[in-house]
Amino acid sequence: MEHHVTRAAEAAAPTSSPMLRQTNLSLVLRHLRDHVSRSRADIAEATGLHRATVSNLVAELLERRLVRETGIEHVGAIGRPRRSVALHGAHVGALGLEINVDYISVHGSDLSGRVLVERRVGFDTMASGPDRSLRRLSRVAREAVEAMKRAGAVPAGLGVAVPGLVDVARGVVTFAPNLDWHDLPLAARLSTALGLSVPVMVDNDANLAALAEHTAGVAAGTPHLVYLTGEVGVGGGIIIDGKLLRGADGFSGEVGHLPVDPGGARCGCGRHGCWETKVGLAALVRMAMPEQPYQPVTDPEERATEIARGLAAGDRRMLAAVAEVGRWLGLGGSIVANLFNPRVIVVGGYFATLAEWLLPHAQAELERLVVAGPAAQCRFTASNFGFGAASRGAASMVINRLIDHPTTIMDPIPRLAAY
Amino acid sequence: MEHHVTRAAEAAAPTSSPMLRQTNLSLVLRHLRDHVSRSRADIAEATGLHRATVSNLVAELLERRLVRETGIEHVGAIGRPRRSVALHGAHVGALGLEINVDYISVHGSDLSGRVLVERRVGFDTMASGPDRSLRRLSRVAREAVEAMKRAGAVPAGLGVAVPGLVDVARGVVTFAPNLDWHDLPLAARLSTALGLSVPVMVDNDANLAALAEHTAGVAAGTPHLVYLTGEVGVGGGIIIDGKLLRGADGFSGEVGHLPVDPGGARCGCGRHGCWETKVGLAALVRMAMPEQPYQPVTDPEERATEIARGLAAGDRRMLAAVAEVGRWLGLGGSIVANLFNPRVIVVGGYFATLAEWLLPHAQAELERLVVAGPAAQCRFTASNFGFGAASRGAASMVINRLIDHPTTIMDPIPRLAAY
DNA sequence: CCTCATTAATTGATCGCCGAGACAAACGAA
DNA sequence: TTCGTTTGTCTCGGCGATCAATTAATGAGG
Repeated sequence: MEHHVTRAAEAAAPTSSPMLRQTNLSLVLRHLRDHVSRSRADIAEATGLHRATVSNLVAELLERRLVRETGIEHVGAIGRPRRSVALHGAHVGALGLEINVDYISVHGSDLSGRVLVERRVGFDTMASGPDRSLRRLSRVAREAVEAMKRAGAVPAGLGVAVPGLVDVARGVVTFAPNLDWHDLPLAARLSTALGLSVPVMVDNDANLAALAEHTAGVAAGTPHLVYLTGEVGVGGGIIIDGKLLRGADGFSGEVGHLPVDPGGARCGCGRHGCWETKVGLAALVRMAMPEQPYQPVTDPEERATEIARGLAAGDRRMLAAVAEVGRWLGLGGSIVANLFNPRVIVVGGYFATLAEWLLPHAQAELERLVVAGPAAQCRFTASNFGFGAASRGAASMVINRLIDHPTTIMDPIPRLAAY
Repeated sequence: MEHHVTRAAEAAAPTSSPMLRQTNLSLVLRHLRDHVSRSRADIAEATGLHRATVSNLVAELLERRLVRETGIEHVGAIGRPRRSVALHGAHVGALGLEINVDYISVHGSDLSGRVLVERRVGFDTMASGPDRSLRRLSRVAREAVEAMKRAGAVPAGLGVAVPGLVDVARGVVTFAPNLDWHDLPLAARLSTALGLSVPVMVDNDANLAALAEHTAGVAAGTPHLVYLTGEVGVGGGIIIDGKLLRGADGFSGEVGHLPVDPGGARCGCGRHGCWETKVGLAALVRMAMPEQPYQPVTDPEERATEIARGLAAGDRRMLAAVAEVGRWLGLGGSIVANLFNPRVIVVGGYFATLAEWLLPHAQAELERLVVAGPAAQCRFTASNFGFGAASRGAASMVINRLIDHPTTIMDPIPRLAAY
């Protein structure tokens, strides 16, 4: 069994004619992803390629069944009516998994974004240990693959989101404290367990959630954004110029333990005044409902909705607690905004659940602390993917790979004779 | 007079054959910049291009006089000896300027990095106002251009470093508090004043200092680095994947006013506990020599060397002050390291002057606070460009543009018949 | 001293891709 | 029905990279 562990992206600067071809195929695919359905002439104008070239490229994409003609547009305009094309690829799928502290989440879609599988199962990862967790994850993945095949789509890749430090190039989870995983070669083991001959890619959950928001979420198309996970811990995913920021060792976006209050309370990590101790779910629960201390096993989503009910009912102590957390959220957000200058900061997890009450305070504090002032337009926005953003982003990662390397992945060309 | 104000980088996705050609020319040039002198065969192997292709590309670069043959290497090895080529371009120059609070700095070099002009003149920018400052800047630039021409190099572009927020795409200084400049169209006005038909590029001083370190400094070749200016204020320049991070509005890297101590002293910006109030030169002077309060007009370099003398002599109060500043430097550095995960943090300005005493404390604090621990290898390093890093980076920016667009800039091909 | 093996660089042939312009197709307007 | 307009296809030429063969320049060995 050959392992298809994806190596580093290695920018693939087009040096030869075939590479140029691939770049242009990608260019057309990307345009179709971002604009749903356009005619060849539209694509030509938008990309700067010649009409003949676009026709040629689209023809190849049609043959590869990555694109389909959606019909003839009778808009009543003068001239020959345009024949629109759109992403097709109903036969190719992308599977995204997320394994987290207390659940495993799956998201499967085809190339055009149609959702084929969506599922979330409870699972106590830490208590199960790496081996049992891997078996469970494999089973969930296998079931999802079967379901996708039944829907007519064969997965072209598998993405996995993990809450921890990931060596993306080798597909190894270096350290995931909340899962108690150390140096686990997740990509290789999952690839073996599934027996699939498709690439397996692993990345940090916040990174992938950011990717999901960038691809299809509230910040779709925004080239500069930061995503913040809001659970017991707080993680960050950063997108710069439309690409994920990974840093020298793949450890970028570690916002949870930013020292925001050196004289503050002791954090679980041993340091003092970490941002998590101010804006983590445990901190909010401690302030908002001190009589009910936070239990690690509790589902964060459940706890968040409980607090939301209290807030809606006008509980003064809860409102004060949320205002306090909101201010700290804004302070941390200002750090991020001053360093990265993103257009939006998308907040997920419990931040999204309580956005209505949290974000006004956070936004005000952010604007007070951003150096560039109103010139740097940065706003907090709540994700509406809820707790499923990471698995969605894992699927997006697969689709991106497909779009960036349409030939390498879809070779050999499906023979039309078979139909 | 046509204004050559450089627009946004616009990634130049190579879509056509000429673009492919340009990409490969750049590829060869970049390799020669990074490896001084290699044979065609070496270049072919390193770039993955075919030997014949490299020969062809090198031939064109020779004709354009961007490259020269350095001679035949008789290394005693078997086989035909290699004929090395290296960057030449002695006839093309790059001019970098920096205008700061109390000086104007110039750095002129040719394509191969040979320094042709290096100069620093005192100038009180704030007191002079924008118009007189521009006239002074133009005169310095004009003199430098003349000096370069005498040395046989015609500037192919002009880069300007400014301590403030810069709209890079339009070449406008949005806001430079320390110069009291607002919305000044620096590129256009300088272009007019000089009457040169070459591009004028403007960027933030910390950005360009970072670029200088990345191109030729202590962090040469490191694709992920952060530069910190150490003066009265503290600025940051960030390089990700070998490229400058500019953010959505060009306001990234604003580290000076990171809120590191919400309960701390009031900063000049009106907020409390900004990083500058902990590690700015004024803060150090206040702690190290309280009987001699910091004067804004004093040359920072002079003050720094004064303190260095005291430290070398073992002044206990100064040592304690530097230790305190070093710890805060490490704390702020950990924020940067946790978010960007750079390989090195290069410190300039007075941080570099006092590196010997500052950095050990900073490094220890950094390592204590970085989440990824030893897995994320990030170390503080002192710049050895001193206070001239930004102008050097401005020149690098011009050279980078030349290397990235060898045809567009050097057209038409210099006729050999003219010699 | 001459030949051979070895590595470097060039030359000519070939293939692949994009771009230009002619051409066919499919409409609305008059 | 004819004309103008827009869309898409087709063919050809140009350009650029690869490939194979050739020339160039050396050291090793008999």
